[in-house]
Amino acid sequence: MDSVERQASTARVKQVANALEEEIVLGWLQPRQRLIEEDLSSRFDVKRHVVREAIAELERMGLVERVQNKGAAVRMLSSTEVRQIYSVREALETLAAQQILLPPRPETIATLIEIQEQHAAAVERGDPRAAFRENIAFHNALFGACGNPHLVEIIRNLAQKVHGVRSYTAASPVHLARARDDHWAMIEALKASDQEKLVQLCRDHLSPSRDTYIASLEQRFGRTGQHPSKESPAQPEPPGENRLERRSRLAESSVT
Amino acid sequence: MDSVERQASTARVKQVANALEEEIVLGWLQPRQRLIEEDLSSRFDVKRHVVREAIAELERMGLVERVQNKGAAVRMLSSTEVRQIYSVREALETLAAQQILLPPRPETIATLIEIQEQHAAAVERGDPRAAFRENIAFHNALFGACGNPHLVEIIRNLAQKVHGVRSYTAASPVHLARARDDHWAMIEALKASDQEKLVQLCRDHLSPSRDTYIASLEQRFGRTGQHPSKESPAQPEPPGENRLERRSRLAESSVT
DNA sequence: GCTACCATAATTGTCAACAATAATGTTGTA
DNA sequence: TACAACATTATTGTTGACAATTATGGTAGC
Repeated sequence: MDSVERQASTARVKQVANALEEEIVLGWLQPRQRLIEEDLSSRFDVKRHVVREAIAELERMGLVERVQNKGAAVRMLSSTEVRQIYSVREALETLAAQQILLPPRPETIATLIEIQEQHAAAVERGDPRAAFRENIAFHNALFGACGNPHLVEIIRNLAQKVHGVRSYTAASPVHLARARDDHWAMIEALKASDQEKLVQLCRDHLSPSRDTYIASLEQRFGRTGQHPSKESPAQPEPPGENRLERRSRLAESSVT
Repeated sequence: MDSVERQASTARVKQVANALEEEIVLGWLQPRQRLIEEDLSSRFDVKRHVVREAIAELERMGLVERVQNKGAAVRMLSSTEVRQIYSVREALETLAAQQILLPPRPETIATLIEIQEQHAAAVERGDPRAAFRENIAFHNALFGACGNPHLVEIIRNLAQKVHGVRSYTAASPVHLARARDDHWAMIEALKASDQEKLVQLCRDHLSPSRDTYIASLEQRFGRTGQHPSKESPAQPEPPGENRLERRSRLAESSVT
């Protein structure tokens, strides 16, 4: 594709950032996994400084953590952090839902239905990647109806922060189906101008992914509120498979 | 100062970003004014790529705008944008104030009083720079008492977005005095465990700077909701002094 | 066999020179 | 004088090489 090469670097930075975000959400990049600049730059066929910027972007979004001279790794959220973030999300999304003026403009409904058909199709054919994208589009369009783009932006940013969490639900057919049903129900509430119902739906829509993550987290590391990625002295290390491991470059290039 | 030179660049990036933020807030850098990388790198005595990162940071914070190959300029907010942002701020700060568990821990009060004494001193001696810093510290400490650091972070980010707006009030003795009084009143409300009063104070605390800015903006550009920096075809350009002007390097180096 | 130390490799951070782009000035022509 | 094409300059964007830092593996001394 020639079109990729002739793009402004700022666009390529976003592309790389989005690609990495997707990989994190889909669980291809596990929490604690390192992001090595050189590897990524060859994988995406961009210069290293583009990767650097993309990683900086992800850091700002709260998806990765970096330390001086040690590089970046997919961020691991403690269960308390997840709880805190979700509680703010609940407040903000509830707020936005309350501010949506009912009845909505017909175009709003039309757009939502269109997006949701894409989403449902993605769920149907088991395409979590597309489902993820359409899911974002749906929420943008839905909350966009509240009329305050800055509120929508904040909601989006907060959702991004817990994208790492989604890897536990983003690929699960059960959760995807539930999300799909929720979305249709929201559209119905909009059609019926039932604000109370809409607000309630938005609120309840959040819980499943939060609970699944917290449950799996506490099952693995105990009910501690401690951030498991911090090297707290008296804390036993989590199972080895998940540790921040130095990648072996030799292991890959053993063919040559 | 040798200590400045021996710092990690990530720290220097933050220093430069903070310095620029202050200059924007204090109105030394006016909206639409360009930020030229080379100039800044010599002014702050850092390499250009440090300045670049700092500008990128400011862009993420929403304080400057950049366009491909044309550089960055202090961002100009339209009155509708200001209104929207403040409406979200009001919702969030109200929310945080509601979530503060009363009575507060004694250390919280002590910290707030300590900060506020610094703030009052700064206001007294007419030091808007220090007042700005202490003001931020006060709000961090106050909302920090709500127990949800992520909510606090969002509130801080939103406040940063309208920092450019503050240049209209940050240097005004009247506004600074009012802010000081508000802060003391909030501390009193905390001491008295009067949540309702506290919430109300937080709500009312926001209006003055918003109203001042909107008033001055509408006086200059009319009551349009249009973003004045966008080159909308049928829109007359604002007064020349404020235009995005190419800086004349010769004008400065005429001595050599 | 274990620990402390050193040598080496892997990775990130820094830099200055160069390329690309957009704004400005200048000249030639009608 | 007005305008268009061109040349010049100011500014940002890109690159590859090098420096600094951290992790790893191995070796000697105990």
